[in-house]
Amino acid sequence: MAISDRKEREKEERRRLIIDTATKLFREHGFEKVSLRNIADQIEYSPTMIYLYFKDKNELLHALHTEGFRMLKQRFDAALASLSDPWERFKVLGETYVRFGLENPEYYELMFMSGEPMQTEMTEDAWNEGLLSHACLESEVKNCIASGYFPGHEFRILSFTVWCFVHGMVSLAIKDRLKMYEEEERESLLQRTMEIMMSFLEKK
Amino acid sequence: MAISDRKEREKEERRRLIIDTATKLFREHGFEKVSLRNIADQIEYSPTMIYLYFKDKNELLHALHTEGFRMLKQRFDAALASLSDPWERFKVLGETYVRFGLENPEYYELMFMSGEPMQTEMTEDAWNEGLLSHACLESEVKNCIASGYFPGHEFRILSFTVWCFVHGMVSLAIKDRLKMYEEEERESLLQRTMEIMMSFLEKK
DNA sequence: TTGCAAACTTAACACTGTTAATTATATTTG
DNA sequence: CAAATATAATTAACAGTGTTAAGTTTGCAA
Repeated sequence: MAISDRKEREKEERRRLIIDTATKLFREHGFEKVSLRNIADQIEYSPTMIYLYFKDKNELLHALHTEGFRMLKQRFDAALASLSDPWERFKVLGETYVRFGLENPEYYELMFMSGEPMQTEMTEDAWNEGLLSHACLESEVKNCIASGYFPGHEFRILSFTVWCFVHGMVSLAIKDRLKMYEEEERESLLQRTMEIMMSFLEKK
Repeated sequence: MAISDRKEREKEERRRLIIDTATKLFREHGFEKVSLRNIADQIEYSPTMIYLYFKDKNELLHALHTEGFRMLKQRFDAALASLSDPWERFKVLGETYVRFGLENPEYYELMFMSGEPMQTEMTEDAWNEGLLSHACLESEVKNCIASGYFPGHEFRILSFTVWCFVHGMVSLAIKDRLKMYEEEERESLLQRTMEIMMSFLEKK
């Protein structure tokens, strides 16, 4: 049945069109511009057409959410590809995470701060992309421990500790909570804070 | 002019009525239930009446925001009142912050994660309540340094470092990002992570 | 060619924040 | 006291949101 195959393919294509358009609006005009009607306008379909491809808006947002985690994982892989020293890899992983967050605030918000895409059915592989990035962190921490770093600490708790730290830094920054620091000072604040944190961790 | 005084007073009373009702809906049914029409229904006024007391919804949210910081500061003062040891005070401050966030997720979100109340005119004393809590943290860190803790570190950067950490922990928790950890395990994870962080800081 | 099923649209509902025009209520003035 | 005026609150409306149900068009199969 080549004919139903084609239909399947076309359906998948339109699904991608929706996601890509949403992504585009997302990147260009920020979170709030991603309304079903905006997307529909852009692709010249009726708003309700989207419901034939996504159960509701959350499910669409969840697709963007997944997209974001794919991007993050890609950055991780690219950054770590040429590095072998565990501590070096650990440090670069953290820096990559922070840079991704600061450079893609909309994605970061959707991935780690928004409540909406989380209340979709989180069964099956829906949450897998996220787990992959998390596993990435735990793996690097494990490597560090295997090389003598963080003596006497569990990799799971330690991973979570550094996640809390970098997430806190990124989310405060992108949500404009650094107004008590001078504007020009902020970048160096983030930089130096990162170094401080690393120095605390490095002490054995 | 006692008559215009009374008017002033009544106006202030109605302003408070709006804030209190918003707070109530906020606490009872969460963030999303705070719509101008919901508030208006509750106090049996028309929705547009609110605009006579607040420029727009952001300004109202900002009032709740301020309310939240007042609550937090109060908790800080209550928790620290009987403590004198700098390190003890520092630890309790952190624990109080985390507990406040976990117990008042709606307030915490508004105060530290939401973008809306921040885009009001942040001149004058509008942002003061927030600064007060921040100053509280910096003051305790300063005290620790004065007592020999954190040798060789600036209080500003160190304060920010621990803020990042606790904020990251709270915000990940209340935004349901701990699904990769077993449900029963989560509370002890937060507890132990807090301890780990403190132990890292304590090492001189 | 008719029947059917999939794809899509139109219309509507119940919300949201917000503005302009209008009415009712007080207070001040002639 | 009566008329003019300022204040307070309301109604109606606009433009936007997500979502559902009903209707329409389209293309494939019997």
